[in-house]
Amino acid sequence: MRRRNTRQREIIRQAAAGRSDHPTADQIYLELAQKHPTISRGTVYRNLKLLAQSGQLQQLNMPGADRFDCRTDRHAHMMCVRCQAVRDVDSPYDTALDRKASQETGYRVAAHYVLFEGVCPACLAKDDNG
Amino acid sequence: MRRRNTRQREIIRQAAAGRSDHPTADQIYLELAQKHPTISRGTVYRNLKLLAQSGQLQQLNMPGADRFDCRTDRHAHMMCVRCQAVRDVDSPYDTALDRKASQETGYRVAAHYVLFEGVCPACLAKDDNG
DNA sequence: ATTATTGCAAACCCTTTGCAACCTG
DNA sequence: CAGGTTGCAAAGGGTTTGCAATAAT
Repeated sequence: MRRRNTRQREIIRQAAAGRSDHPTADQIYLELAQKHPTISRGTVYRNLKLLAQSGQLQQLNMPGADRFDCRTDRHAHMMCVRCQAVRDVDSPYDTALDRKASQETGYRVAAHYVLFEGVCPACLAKDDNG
Repeated sequence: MRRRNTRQREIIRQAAAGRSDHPTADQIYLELAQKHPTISRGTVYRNLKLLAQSGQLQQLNMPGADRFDCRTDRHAHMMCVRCQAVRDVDSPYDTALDRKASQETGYRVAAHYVLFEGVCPACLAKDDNG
């Protein structure tokens, strides 16, 4: 099936590429719905998934909802357990871990994902004020 | 709110404690439903969450559905992308990672989670036969 | 023309929740 | 016998999907 370059797909690609705050599919939909009132949720979900499958985005499984990351290199993430903000963490990807896990388990390991959980500076600040 | 020891809670606790295959809440429900036809999904979901909150189980966010782990120490996990089987991986928990991530981001880091993805031996074997 | 893609709404899966009846301490 | 807990069913949030209409090649 050769893919077509639809207006919607391009709009969605740009919206995702333009955000480094790891939005959910719904957040991207809501952003787009303002300028493009006829775009549908289904189209946004479908295209984000396609873009992730074709390697133009990274889809991250996270508590609550999947996030989309304009960075496609392997890196860790940090989620705030209070406000759900997600940011990148630049701890280097350790391929040795994959090899060790493969030896230990017999699985053919494709990759591993590291998710930190904590409280972001903004939410920490609210503690002081509240 | 002081907790009560109900028959259902004890049954659910035992079922979860007796499985090291990281079942979902629904899988535990289905197992229990055979011997205890009147137990309800809501009760199973409620109690698994309570048991996790009280530290008797670990609740793991994974693609598809949350898993429950009778081991409560920090350790990594491996999921088969074909059959969704989950097993433990004994790569040691690296607290230095948390410290580094905290320094880099300013978050107060609580923990991190490592999930490996790959193909399990059983599914690899199917490749040979198919 | 051909057929991938859209918009819409319904359906799906996992999980939570409101409530009356029911237990536990 | 107070109030935490259950079973039930409905609702919730995130996501997928069937289908007729539409638009890209």
